[in-house]
Amino acid sequence: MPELPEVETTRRGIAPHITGHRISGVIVREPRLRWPIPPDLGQKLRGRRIQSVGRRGKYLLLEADQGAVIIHLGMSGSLRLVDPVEPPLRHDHLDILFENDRCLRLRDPRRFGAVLWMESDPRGHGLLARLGPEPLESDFDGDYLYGRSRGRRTAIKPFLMDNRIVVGVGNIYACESLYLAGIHPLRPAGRISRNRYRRLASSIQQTLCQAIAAGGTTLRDFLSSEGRPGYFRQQLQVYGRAGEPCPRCSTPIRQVRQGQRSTFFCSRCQT
DNA sequence: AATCGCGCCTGACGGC
DNA sequence: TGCCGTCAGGCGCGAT
Repeated sequence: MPELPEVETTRRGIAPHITGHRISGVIVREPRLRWPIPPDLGQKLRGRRIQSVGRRGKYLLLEADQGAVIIHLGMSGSLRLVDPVEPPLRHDHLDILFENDRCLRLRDPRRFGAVLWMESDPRGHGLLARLGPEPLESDFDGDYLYGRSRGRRTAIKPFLMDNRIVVGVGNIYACESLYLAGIHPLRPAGRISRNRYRRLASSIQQTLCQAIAAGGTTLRDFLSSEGRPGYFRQQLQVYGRAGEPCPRCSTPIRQVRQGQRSTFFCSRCQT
């Protein structure tokens, strides 16, 4: 499921192939994503040149001259570069065709993703405007988390997954970072010391960097733009490992429900 | 303001 | 074999 490392892997995979190239057409096979794909997307895009491929949190930004395509991969989305003659498969909802005879193809079985068009700076879009800092940028650190968490009674794990606090940390990387930092996922966010937040911020950065280096995590769906899976799954310490021994102390990994999601942790190492 | 729970959607999987 | 219930979950949104 695409979190920040998977989106970044995708960004790096597609950028060299489409940057500087002109869009020749758009094929929408299924517009019903989280929000409908804009019916006039083809008119808006035809003839425009992609100037850069950016990322804000889990949003990919295909920045053209005057405007940008905003893409979210949701739970099951992936983007691939294909030959336009390659026949589309089930769930291949959108093709963006380029004059260099490449085709950027969006596949999204669960259709939780989104494709939007923004006429001006995409970072001003309502969905992006109130996002928290990038975890790998310098304005994110333990002191920032400490400040934002004062007075908050919510548990640290949903706090970390709140994209107004920090972007890009989904269920997998929240579990892994908390394990690495030795913090119990159910602990109230407002009852964690500054020093522990410093360790947590480092753990988040370390986890995300290692996952990016491995090309992301593939559980079921995720494939890179070249069609390869991510290899970080083998490095997961707790996620998806309920009942297995903790890598550090051998206590069986526990699984609990937090909100609507599964949380994995070691009840001995995380306090 | 903070917090909680819902619903969107398909595929995999287990039980009968 | 086939059917049905459950789970996976990012995230905006409405209710409290």
